Formats: sequence, C-alpha cells, structure tokens
Amino acid sequence: MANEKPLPQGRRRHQGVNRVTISDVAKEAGVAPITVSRALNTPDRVSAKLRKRVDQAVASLGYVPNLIAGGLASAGTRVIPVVVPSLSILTFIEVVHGIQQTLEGAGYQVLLGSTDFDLDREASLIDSVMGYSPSGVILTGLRHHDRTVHRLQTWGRPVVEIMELGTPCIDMNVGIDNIQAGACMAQHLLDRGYRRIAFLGVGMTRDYRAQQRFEGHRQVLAAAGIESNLLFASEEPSSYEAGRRVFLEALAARPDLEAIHFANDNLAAGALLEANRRGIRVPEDIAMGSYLGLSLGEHLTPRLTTVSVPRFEMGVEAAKLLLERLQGRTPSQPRVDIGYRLTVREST
Amino acid sequence: MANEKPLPQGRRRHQGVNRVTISDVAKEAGVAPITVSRALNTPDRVSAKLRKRVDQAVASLGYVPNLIAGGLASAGTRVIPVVVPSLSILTFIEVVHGIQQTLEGAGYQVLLGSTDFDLDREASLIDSVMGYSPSGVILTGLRHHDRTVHRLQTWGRPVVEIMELGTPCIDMNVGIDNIQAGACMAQHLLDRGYRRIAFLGVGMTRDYRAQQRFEGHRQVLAAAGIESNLLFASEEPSSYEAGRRVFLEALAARPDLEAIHFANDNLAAGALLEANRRGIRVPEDIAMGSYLGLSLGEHLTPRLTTVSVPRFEMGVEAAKLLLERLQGRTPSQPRVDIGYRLTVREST
DNA sequence: CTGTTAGCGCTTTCAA
DNA sequence: TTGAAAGCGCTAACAG
Repeated sequence: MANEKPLPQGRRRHQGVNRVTISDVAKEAGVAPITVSRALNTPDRVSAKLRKRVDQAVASLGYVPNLIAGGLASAGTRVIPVVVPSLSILTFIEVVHGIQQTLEGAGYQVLLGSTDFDLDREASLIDSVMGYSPSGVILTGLRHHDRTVHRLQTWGRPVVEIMELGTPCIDMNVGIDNIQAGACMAQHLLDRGYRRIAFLGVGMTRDYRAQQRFEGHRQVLAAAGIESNLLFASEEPSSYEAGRRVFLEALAARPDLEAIHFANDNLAAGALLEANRRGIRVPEDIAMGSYLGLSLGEHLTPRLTTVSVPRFEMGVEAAKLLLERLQGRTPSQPRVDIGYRLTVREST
Repeated sequence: MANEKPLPQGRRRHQGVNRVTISDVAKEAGVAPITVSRALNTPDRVSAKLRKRVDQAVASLGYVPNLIAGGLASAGTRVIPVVVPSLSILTFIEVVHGIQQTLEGAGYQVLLGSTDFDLDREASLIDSVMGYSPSGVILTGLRHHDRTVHRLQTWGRPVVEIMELGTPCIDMNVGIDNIQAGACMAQHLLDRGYRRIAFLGVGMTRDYRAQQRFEGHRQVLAAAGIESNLLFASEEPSSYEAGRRVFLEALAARPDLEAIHFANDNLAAGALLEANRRGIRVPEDIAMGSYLGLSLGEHLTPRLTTVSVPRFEMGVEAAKLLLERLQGRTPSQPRVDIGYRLTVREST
C-alpha cells in the first residue's frame, strides 16, 4: 500500500509553477474537474447549484485558468495573431487598434507581428505563430507566399485579409479598392481643372497598395489624354520629412506643376508644412491631395483634401467577421468593402 | 494481442489538428522524440550527426513545433504580454514598436493588451494573460492594483515597468522622471523670460504621468515666486483638436498669457496650427513648449520647442533588459533612466 | 447533468 | 550523448 501513490513525495515531478489548478477548484467545490471546466466555459451545461459552488471556489482560491493547457487539450487558444507590415506606420496602428479593442472585448488576445513588407518574413512569422494554435489569423494584403496561402487555406480556421479588397482571398476579406481610391483623387484634381499633375510617393516598391493607387491615378489621367505624371520613388518609408523632400525635388524638376497627388497624408503634410514655411501658397501656387484621412489634415492651413479611409472601423469590421466565425456563425458577407470618402477641403 | 493497442482504430481520439508532430520527425530521423526536442532547443547537447539528421527530417516534413505543448510542458511559452494604457496614443505605439522589434528578433512574440488607463482593467488583463504562461511581462507605469503587484512579484519571472522611473518597482524599470521633465520645460520658459505661464493638459486624471510633469512645472514656478498657472483638465484624450480648443479657451480666459506649457506635443501641435491659421504669432504673441519630441514638431512653423523622450529606444531598452534575464544573465542595472532632452527650437 | 478516462505534443526527470 | 517514462493542466469523448 505504500506504493499506491507513485508520486515522488515532498516535491512535484515537473517544476510546475505552483499555481491553483482546476483540480484544486474541483476539490474545493466537491465536484469533478470537468465540471469546473464546464461551469467556466459552457455554464449552460451545468446546474445552477453546482455552477454557483464552482464560482465560489474559483473566487476563494483565486483560480486563473491555464490557457496553455486548455489550448493544448482543445487545440485552440484564444489568441489571434495580427500580422502587419509595419508598426511605424500610423495606418496599421489604427487598424490594429480597432482589431484589438474588438477582440479583447470578446475575450481574445492579439499577438502582434510585423513583416517589414517582406513576404518571406511574413511566411516564417505565420509559421511560427501557428505554433500557438491560434483561434484565427488576421493578416495584411492579398499577396502572400504560396506556402502561407496554402497553410492557411487548409487550416480550417477563420482568416481575414485586410487593407486591400479583391480576389482570390484565403477566407475573408475587409478592405478597399486601392486602384479606385487613386482614381478618385486623380479625377478630383482633374475636375478642379488641374492638368499638370504629379504623383509623389516613397517606398512604393514595398508598398504595392500605394502602387495600385498610382495605377488608378495613371489610368484616369491617361483617359484624359494626360501623360505627364512623375513618380518619385525613393525607398525610404513615408514620413513628414520624406514628403518635404520629394515636394521640393518635384518643384525643382517641374516648376510648372499645378497639383500634386501624394501617396499618403504623411507625405502631403510634410510638403504642406514646408509650403507654409516657404510662403508657397496652396492651392494657388500648387494644389495638394492625398490619401488616408489623418486627423492632422483637418488642422493644417489650408486643410488637406484627401481620400479618407476608416482605418479603425476596418479593424473593427475584420475582428467582427472573425468573431462571427469563431462563434460558429457564417458571415453573410465574407468580403467587406469598407469604402473610402473623398474629403474635399481647402488644399485643392 | 489484439488488445495491445487500445487506440480507437481509424480515427484519433482527440480532434488533434493533424499536424506533423515531434514524433513524426523522430520516426523519420530514427531517433527518440526527446532527441528531436534537444536538437531543436539545445543543439549543443546533441551530436552533430544526429542534429543533421533531425534537421533534415524537420525540413522534409515541414515540422513546426507546437509551442502550446512546449509551453505546457516547460511552463513557459515565448510570449511576452505588453500592457499599455492606450493604442491610440502615439507614444505607446512607438514604445511597443521598439519592444516588438527587439523581442521578435530574439524569437519572442508580443501579446498586446490595453487598459484604457484603468488599473482594474489592467489587473484583470494581467490575470488572464498570465494564463498563457508568458516568459515575462512588460507593463506601463509604476502604479498598479495591489493584486497585480503581488502576483507579478511572487511570479519569479522578469517584469519590466516602463515610461516612468521610480521606486519601488516590481522587478525592473525603464523610463524617465516625469517631474524633472516638467520642471525642465518650466525652467526653460522662465529662462526665456516668460512669467505669465499656463500649463495645459487634458485627460490628466487618468494620465498621472502628465500630472507629475505638471507638478514639476508647478514647483519650478513656485520657487520663482510665480503662482499664476492654469490647468485645463477636461477628461477627453489628447488630440490636435483638444489642443486647439484648450488653447483658445486659455487665450480667452487669460489674454495676458505669455507662454503655454502643453502636456504633450499633440496638444501643442493642435494649438500651434490654430495659431498659424489665426495669424497669432508664436512665440511673439505667445510662446509654446511641450513634451514628447514627435517628429511633427520639427515641421511646424515655428518649430516646436519640446522635451524629447526617446520612445522607441525606451522600448528597445525594456526588451533588452527582459531578454538578458530570459537568457539567464543578471542585468547590471535593473533600473534604466532613458533620459530626456530639452530641444529648444523656435516656438519659445 | 455529471463523472471517468484518455490523451493534446512537448519537455522534465531520471537512468544508462 | 541518448533514451524511457511521467506528467504539465486541461478538455473531448464516452458513459451513466
């Protein structure tokens, strides 16, 4: 009978961090561990009486579920990896914010990853993050490494691709049509009567969505018989400073320019502030339009005309789509066009 | 002999997502699972020959470790929860960026949480996130719920508190002295000869670090025999718009004001842009100084005088401290003053 | 509605 | 340097 319990006495076999476990709670409540599990995860399946006893035991012991153990057993942690190209670009931050707020409210945690616009990095990040048995995945854009697409597609859990709208997508998709957005601003500039128009962007080899906006811009101008459009494309990331510099370069190269279509508000703001400083009048001397809808744009003088995208809402929408599937429902629309709005202000 | 293998035939008992496991790799390489584990985690402890065979098997099967299982067994996932008050405040984003970049490079993943400046929310977030058996934790500020402090203190794993410097801290600490930072700008304004000075901030009940800066400001002015300082304190979050509004309110209430000390660059930028629009000359009509060192400040006219804090670097430093402990070393200095710099530009 | 049993995939401990 | 055995803490499956 001495051998009945083969547990080494006096210490635990594994160096388990001596936390309160589900068994402790079960003992305290006088039920089986599985009942505690059910009382916590599917309260409906437990009688009110036991549920209450369990709740009390949980409270009195300060039990906190080990989500890792639960995740291993059920092959699904409540973790959602969110993979974006960069954390230094405000756009992505705002989207992540919307995602995070929505998911956290539903009891899911965001695991943050950034790829630096590199699809190989994205692939290996997805690989490693899949090791956490996530409940779903949110990633940026529709272009990925073949391996990533395949792995995610055969995975069988919800996946949302954000920022960009199109086909094919892995599973679900929330974003906007960048070509249209670019065309929209180009058309606006044309409507305003500008003809000598340049498109200015930086880092566009990496950010193909900006290229798409340029493509939309180009098409509209071409249709109007206008060929003259520059495209500054240094490889630095967007910033006020980059905007300032490409603006000055463009001005020097094309003194006759009437309007500039910036790839995003950061560049436009940098340029506009430089124009302020130099006494260059906007839009009289040169008009400026761009893309994003940063709040800064409303506070500049002149106020910045831009194509606004609801970034926070895009994140919320992506998270909602994911949650719907996580809760076993099927979203009526697995593809959400979050839309954009031409916000005409004073700079054009 | 028919009963030798009690496995239900034809299907798995648990709905294991049929991924490649360490056993598959072991079989392929002709070794025991534990050897695969060692070859992957502590390559030094495996002979070169076996290590190579394992690597090949891993590659040919496309094995990706299940970090959840590993985490359960070893009571430590490579996850680092990072808890900040808000994701809509650029400061925290930049710190998170520094953390994320540094940790990801070392093979750790950031689990993002936000508390909305609420210590109760922080406490429950920490609780739930501890369920992931994280390898360490980074959280904001030195003030926490007692339960949080206790839990983290007895936890035995690295914890870094960021943004703010002081005692006591739970484990390690990277930040700046906010009182000093506030005093620094106040002193600068005094040195410039301004006497009728207001401190303007919003949402300061929640952001006690801004209060600390105000306290530093107040002390310096008091020492100079100056009592007159306002403190606008609506409960909204900081934004350009809020800055614009409190600026106008302050001007209306105190037309004789010579200088304004803003709680942060966002407010100051909103105010400065409004001054631009109204033709109010800065610093001739009114001087402006603030706190943060956002890049926007360099592009305004006049360029914004501010107390700059290296936010990205603060994140990097916090992550480095954590990693050092994670790698078994003891940081020489568990408390890092990341410092600030008075950046005198044109607005004062 | 509740309990028993058997793992989830990995790593720790212990032994060779 | 390698392996066998024993769980980490939880939940799916299968009775009762």
